[in-house]
Amino acid sequence: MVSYDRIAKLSLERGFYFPSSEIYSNAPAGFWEYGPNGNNIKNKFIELWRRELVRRDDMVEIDGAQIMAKNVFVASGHIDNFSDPVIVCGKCKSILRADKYILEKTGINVPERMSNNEMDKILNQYNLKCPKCGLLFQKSEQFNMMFKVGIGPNNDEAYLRPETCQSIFVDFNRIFKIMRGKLPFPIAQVGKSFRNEVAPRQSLLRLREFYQAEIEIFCNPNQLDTISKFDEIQDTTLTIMEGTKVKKLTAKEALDTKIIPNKLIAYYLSILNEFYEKTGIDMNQTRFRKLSDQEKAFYATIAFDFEFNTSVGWLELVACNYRSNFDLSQHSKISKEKMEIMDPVTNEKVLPHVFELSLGIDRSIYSILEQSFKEDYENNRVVLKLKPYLAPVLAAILPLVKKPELEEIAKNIYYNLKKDFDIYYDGSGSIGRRYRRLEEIGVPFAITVDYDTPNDRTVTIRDRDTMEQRRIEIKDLKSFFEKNRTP
RNA sequence: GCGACGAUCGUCCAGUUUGGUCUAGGACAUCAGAUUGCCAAUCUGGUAACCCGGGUUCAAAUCCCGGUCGUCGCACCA
Repeated sequence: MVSYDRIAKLSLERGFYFPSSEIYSNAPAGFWEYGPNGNNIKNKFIELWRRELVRRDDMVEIDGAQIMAKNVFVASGHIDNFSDPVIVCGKCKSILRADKYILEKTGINVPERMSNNEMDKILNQYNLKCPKCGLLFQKSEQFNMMFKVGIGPNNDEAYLRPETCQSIFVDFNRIFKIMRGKLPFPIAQVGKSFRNEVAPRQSLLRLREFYQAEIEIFCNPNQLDTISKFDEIQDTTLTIMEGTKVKKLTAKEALDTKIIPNKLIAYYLSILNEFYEKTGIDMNQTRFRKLSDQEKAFYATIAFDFEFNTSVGWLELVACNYRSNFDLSQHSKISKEKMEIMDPVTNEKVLPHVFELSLGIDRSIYSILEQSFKEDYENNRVVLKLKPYLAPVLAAILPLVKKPELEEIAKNIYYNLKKDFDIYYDGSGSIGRRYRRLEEIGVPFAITVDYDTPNDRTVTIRDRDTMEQRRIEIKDLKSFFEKNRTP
């Protein structure tokens, strides 16, 4: 049984993740901590992302503030569009979507920008009542999914960012200049975002505070088919879903059949695909789902969701949106800053368009855990088959039994290597028990010091997945670890 | 946010129906020691919990009220 519940339990027991503030009974839902093992996996996941996307594509990476000025979100549209008009019953506290309820009861189609005052007039005019307890509705309110924060003694209005990318858009001009940018120019960022979800659920899958790894590729809209890097990935196989049809095809075929509209998007979807392949998730259980016009965010002209088939259904891991020049033109308008740049390649002045890969780290971590989890009934064990470069611990150094002559050698090996690798020492319990413990958190290698070691300076290396052992000289351990932690 | 159901050591479970015998018991895990020449072995000892706040009562894990969280359904979901 590989299921959401099984992963949740393992995570609690082994410290991958657990509820935040859990010793207090009034802890709010939707906030989770990564424990020591989970944190290590997360860091290694991010490092793999850097390797396969940021460094591969010569991206630059920034780290922006989590609290941003109100006007950032006026420009981005979040103040207006990230909130819903609601009516709250004063008696039974029922919350209803104001616009939907008015439409249902009166047939009046409430436009998105209708003010609360106007909605209140309709409420009174038609004597709309709470469907549960019959109390008359008085006022509509806005429920905004952003967390508002008060800055300084005057409580000046600001917000926790609901997506990390806004800092990238706002900072674009300066970064492009100081990094002597050329289009296409990708800027990456890892960080936290905050959304005041109405009903957060399912631990890492729907959080109020969550990690994103976002990449915003600034590009010249007239040069979307001139990327030479496309050649690197033209044979990469992608699974693309359009409507209800699912097709497997190469990047080149996707481009030729116009499922993917241009080389730039094809290139970035492909390197994203290759990145996820390295995380170890089963690519046969993934797809790029092309969103219909109804499903797309208002700023997106083309959108693909990269999804993974988990035990709780298809899960969106990455939103890939072509945002046109929406963000830069909005920030330019509200801030009065000029955002056009000279494209040094074509020598034309452009307001860059943006294609983004907005990756959910927490959901990816969950997907990797679920994929890695294997119950080996034959050997009566639970194994997390994580790739060595994603494992929280690369190897454990173990004395076969608790004997000073073996312990001393094992501790020496440990002290000599612990600064270079995530390894740990464990001398308690029977050797079999220690192997089982290691398997459950995904440690790929166990190094055992046995009675041959004092004589020939060799140790055994046990492979987590096959349980097979071979001997290696102590002096070769360092290069063995180096080789095996590299993707 | 609504509705239903639930919450006891790290985990799983017993105890709640019918208040007292519960300074809360067991198993697994964990820690210390013994033992151990390679896959959750054995022995001894230890650590460790009644979700929170009120109430009823001589007495509350147990009954009542409120809250929080969790699961599921509805709604919501850039």
